[in-house]
Amino acid sequence: MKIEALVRNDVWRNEFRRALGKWYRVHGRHLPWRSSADPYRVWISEIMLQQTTVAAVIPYFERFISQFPTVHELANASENDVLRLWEGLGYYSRARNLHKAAIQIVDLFGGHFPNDVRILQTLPGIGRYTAGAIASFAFQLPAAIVEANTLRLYSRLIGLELDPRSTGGQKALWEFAEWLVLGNESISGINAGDFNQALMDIGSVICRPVEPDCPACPLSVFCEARARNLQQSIPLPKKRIEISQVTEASIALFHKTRVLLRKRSDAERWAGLWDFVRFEVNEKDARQLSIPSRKHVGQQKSVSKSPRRQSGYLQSLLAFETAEPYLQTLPEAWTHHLHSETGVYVRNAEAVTEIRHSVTRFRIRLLCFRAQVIYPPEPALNNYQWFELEELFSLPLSRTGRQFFELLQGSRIFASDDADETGVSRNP
DNA sequence: AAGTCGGGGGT
DNA sequence: ACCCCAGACTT
Repeated sequence: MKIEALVRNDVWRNEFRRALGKWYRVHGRHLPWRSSADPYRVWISEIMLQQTTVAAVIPYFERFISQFPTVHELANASENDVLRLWEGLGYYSRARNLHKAAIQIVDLFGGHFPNDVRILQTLPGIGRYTAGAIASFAFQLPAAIVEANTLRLYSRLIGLELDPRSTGGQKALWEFAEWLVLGNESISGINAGDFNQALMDIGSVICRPVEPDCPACPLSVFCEARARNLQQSIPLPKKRIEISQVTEASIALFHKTRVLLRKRSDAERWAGLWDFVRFEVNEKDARQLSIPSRKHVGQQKSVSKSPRRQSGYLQSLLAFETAEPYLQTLPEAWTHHLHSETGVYVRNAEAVTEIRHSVTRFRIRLLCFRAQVIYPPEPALNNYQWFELEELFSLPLSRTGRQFFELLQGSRIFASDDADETGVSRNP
């Protein structure tokens, strides 16, 4: 049935609602943020869940709520502390917008959440989906939602052959979603919030991207894709993006016991997070250096998957502490960059490790070094700042920054090297 | 309409 | 390798 015909078919809609409500009462998922309709908790969970899997969010949600139980604690927190709790979850602008929105909710709305989708969308980080989610989950208003799960489910239900991410596809999906949720309560037996949750659960558990479990689906008789056996080809896949290889260097500069960090600006990746000196390098310079690779250290292949690749970590630490030839002369281009960027000259550069990681469309080889500052001792160029190493426990770092820091913690070679001009002293 | 922004997990 | 994930925001 075409969507134009569908949105006028009240009989279809009522039967659909009954089937969905019946299924949800038995099969609905139990998730931490579903135990309460507190708009604050709904909001936190929805922001965390943007482009992030349920399993990844759960521990972050628990920690965040216990640290900031209400919007007031969040509004009064520092951005650093908010980002520190967000560290590892990614898309850090979410955390910064969350903090800004908390301040607005306190200042503009007296700490009370607006219960209107239009007003909700004026808050930073809240778009059409999140506004609908808060309105329906927290206030039981008949607001529509379209996100990853429902996008797939609705696309199949209406047999959408347009790209569901295109303007036209989005229009059709939102129109269908609005029609579906409007005035449903007395028929499905569940409120608008549970109604939307039920749709997401079906999308997540049954109407999966590949191999949807149509035989188990309470909505299969309502499904246009199923009727035409198109459930594998609807929705149209996203067009894949091209990956670029990049090589970067990250250098922990020490003066006595302190290390030099910079808070990354709004205009770059990891905005608001702190990082060591870091810059892109060319492949030719990188090839001349000998760097302990965490992947190739040691003989055993056994890398325990959980909880945090212990063997690989310990092995690289061991190799680092016992390695001799890792004292390096940095390429001239690097020392030049270091000086113009921070104002310092360095000595005793040592390769610490190589980290490989992916960020958005980049595949990055990160070469991590440590060096000592010889002149001048305390620069203050370009937003750089000196910290005791221990202070990094409470500063928000990127994932790779945290990994690097943990290696520096474990090695502590510079600890007693303050006035030693002859070279690196290694503690036995 | 297209690009940008993370990081983890699953296959 | 590749795909996916309770999207929002900028250009």
